[in-house]
Amino acid sequence: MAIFSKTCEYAIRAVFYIAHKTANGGRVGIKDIATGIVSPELYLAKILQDLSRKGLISSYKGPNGGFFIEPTSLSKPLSEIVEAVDGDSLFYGCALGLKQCSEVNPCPLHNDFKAIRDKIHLLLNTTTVGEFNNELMNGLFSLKK
Amino acid sequence: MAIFSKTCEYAIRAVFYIAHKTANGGRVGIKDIATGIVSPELYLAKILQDLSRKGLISSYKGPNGGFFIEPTSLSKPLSEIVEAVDGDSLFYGCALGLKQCSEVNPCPLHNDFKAIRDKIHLLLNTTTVGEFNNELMNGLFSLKK
DNA sequence: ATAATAAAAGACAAAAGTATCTTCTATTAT
DNA sequence: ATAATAGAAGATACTTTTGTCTTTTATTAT
Repeated sequence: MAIFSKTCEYAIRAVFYIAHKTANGGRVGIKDIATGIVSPELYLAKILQDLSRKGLISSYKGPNGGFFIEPTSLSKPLSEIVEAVDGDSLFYGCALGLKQCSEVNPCPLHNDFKAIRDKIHLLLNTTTVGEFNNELMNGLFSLKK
Repeated sequence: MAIFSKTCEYAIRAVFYIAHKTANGGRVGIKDIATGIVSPELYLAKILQDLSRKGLISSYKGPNGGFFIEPTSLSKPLSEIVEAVDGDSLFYGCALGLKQCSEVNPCPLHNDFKAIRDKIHLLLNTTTVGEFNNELMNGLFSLKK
């Protein structure tokens, strides 16, 4: 099992792609994004529509339309993308899937995994959508399979 | 998304259950285990058969048969259970699902997630199958939903 | 207005994960 | 030997995730 669902992997990669492509204005079409991150175009379209509906990215219809990210949205934390797609069980759920697991009724792994979850949460809370734009433009980071 | 698959959650909980029930000898039947951890009996049976085939737990047929864990196996790390069921992508895979992601061709999250993965790996490597037996026998930890 | 471009939406399909059912085989107390 | 108990195994079914197809709607350059 991976940390994120495939849907979430596509979502994060697409958001990074859109961010660095439209940081200086303009829009980027779905075909461009799908090629840029190597993902199934029509499936990705659904994911981006969902993120757009939730206000995490923006879109513009018509000729020269496409997706983009508002400059102010570049500072949003990645945790919002993850939570929108995969929910918050990665941040708050019990590792052993126990609904009743808590401080007063812990599973054996409760304390150790709480520490891990907190680290993941902190990392995604402090990583922003636009923070890798320079490296992505310079080709220092990869978004392709 | 949870950290482990449902199959893996059942596996870990069952192994903990078997461990503390058979630490002083004896065997525990599938019905007992399924009730004890609240899981679908027939599905759990398949999971335990698989773990048994892989030598992570032991079983004994016939009347008074059932599953048990060799005393020497109580010190095995939990990572072996996880790896047997969910594979090793939690320990080594790229957070964004990129096959080519590596030190020389990193995804934007590569370094930060490597640290997280290492923490998870270390935790599961240093947590043993039998390490919660006392607390489980005293009811200090829960394995039920 | 029209044509071109692009997103939105709903239906559908394939694959993987989760769960169940039935039958068979092995073991052992009696 | 037989009955009881328990694991092994194969087939089947349900659910969720992942992916595709087709049609519709919105926008704007011309």
